[in-house]
Amino acid sequence: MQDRKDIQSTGQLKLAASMLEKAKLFNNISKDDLEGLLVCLGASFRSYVKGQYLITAGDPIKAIGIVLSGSVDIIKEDAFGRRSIVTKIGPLDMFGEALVCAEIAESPVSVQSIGDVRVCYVNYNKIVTSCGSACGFHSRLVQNMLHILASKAIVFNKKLDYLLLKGMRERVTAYLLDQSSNSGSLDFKIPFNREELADFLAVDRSAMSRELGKMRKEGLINFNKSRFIILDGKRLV
Amino acid sequence: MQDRKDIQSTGQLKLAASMLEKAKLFNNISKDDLEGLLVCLGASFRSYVKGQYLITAGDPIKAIGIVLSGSVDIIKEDAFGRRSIVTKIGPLDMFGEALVCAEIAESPVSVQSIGDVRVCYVNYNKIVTSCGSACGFHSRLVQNMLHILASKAIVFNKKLDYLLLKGMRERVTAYLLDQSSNSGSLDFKIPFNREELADFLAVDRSAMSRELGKMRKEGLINFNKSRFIILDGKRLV
DNA sequence: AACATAATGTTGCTCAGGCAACAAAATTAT
DNA sequence: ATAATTTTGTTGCCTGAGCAACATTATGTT
Repeated sequence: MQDRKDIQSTGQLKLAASMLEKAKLFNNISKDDLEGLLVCLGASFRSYVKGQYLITAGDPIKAIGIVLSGSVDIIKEDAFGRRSIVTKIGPLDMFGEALVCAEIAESPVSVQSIGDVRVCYVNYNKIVTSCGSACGFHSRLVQNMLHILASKAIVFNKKLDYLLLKGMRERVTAYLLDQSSNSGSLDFKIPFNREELADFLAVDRSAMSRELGKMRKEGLINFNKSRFIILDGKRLV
Repeated sequence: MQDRKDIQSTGQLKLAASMLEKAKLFNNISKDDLEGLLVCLGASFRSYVKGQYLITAGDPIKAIGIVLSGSVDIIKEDAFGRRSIVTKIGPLDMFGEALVCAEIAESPVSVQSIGDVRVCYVNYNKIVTSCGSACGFHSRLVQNMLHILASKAIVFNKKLDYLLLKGMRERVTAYLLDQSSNSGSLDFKIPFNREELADFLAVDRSAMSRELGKMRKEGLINFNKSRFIILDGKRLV
């Protein structure tokens, strides 16, 4: 966060604008306008290598991050290192926006890069404060921001759904059915490996592995690596 | 939700305005201005008796609710009736705002009155859409809305904290320490009875009762009814 | 006061699943 | 190719906590 670099070349800016065009924050804002807007928002860019902490729990939060390439995990770690993945943030998703909007001084979560990651940081105050003549997009930005924040709350809600289920079988089933429904197919890939999935569902990896094995034996599902196939949706519910 | 009544008397409006003055949504808006603003937002009012469902999971969501008096629980119920309290909404708090902002058609949660409750409903579109001359508060409203939404996300995050803890003891301890810290005293009241607290922490009531008893025997805490005292904070952590 | 109803506490049984420790397979590095 | 490392699967043990059933204490109602 500290040694973030400011925009240097217009080339870099052009490139960023074309990538960010599809970001939800910039919904309904054209690529051409976006270049100027990025300058107005004080956009800066930074790269991280695999496994690096973008934010460590307790850090002050100054800016909103938008992932340009790669993915980061939002994670919680308790006093003695048990870690849980709150959610995974992929390209064009944002992180930190709830914290800055709610004026939370210290981050309650850590953010860690999964692979190599490139991030664009923008200044929250510049989003919500109109900057006068040149830049008439703030109303649009704020609308988008509202939508994004609300959607995040809904995602958290979804996560709560999983954690409120009492059993391993129920949690795994609920997750797989959701993934299937999201992908629109009974044959789908999940964005986690076993360890990560266990962290996400807040269960023990080996116990989960055991349960997945059982479910395969029962002919409910099939899987290999991160690809899953739901064989018997009826019995699964 | 259906037979909600519109504003009838200016007396009622005056009363509502004076109550709503302190609502976070109307932060930095004076009581005088608020009366007109409420009309502009299409405010309507409705009362509910104890235990009534304001919203049932699956209902369409049309408006944002602000609790005037009493409290409501936001609850999740799974297929076979296991219920969990997501959060409790007290006077001047809002509910439904994330759903309407994120344009979620069907509510994933139910809302139930705890005692008798009086609610003010306002129209989301009227909040974010500027209505021309008379009413210059939309920018202020939207700012407040951003802050509220973000804060809700943080609350959810806090709730996740509890559910991610693996043990009964840890969950109860974390909750009590938070409550103590919020109230700024080692001697505090919690907003739940035992059944509700168990629902909130997603644990079994009797098992929780057992654990609370143990903790009392160990001299860590004391309690009666909803009043708790932390006796030995050091050992508790 | 007497009764009904709700809230809280107690206890034994049972088992799901966390933990640990290891095996096998797959991926990456040398 | 070989070694090193990561990822995934397997298994036994043991305990924490869900469940059920009941006792006790508050609270509210007539």
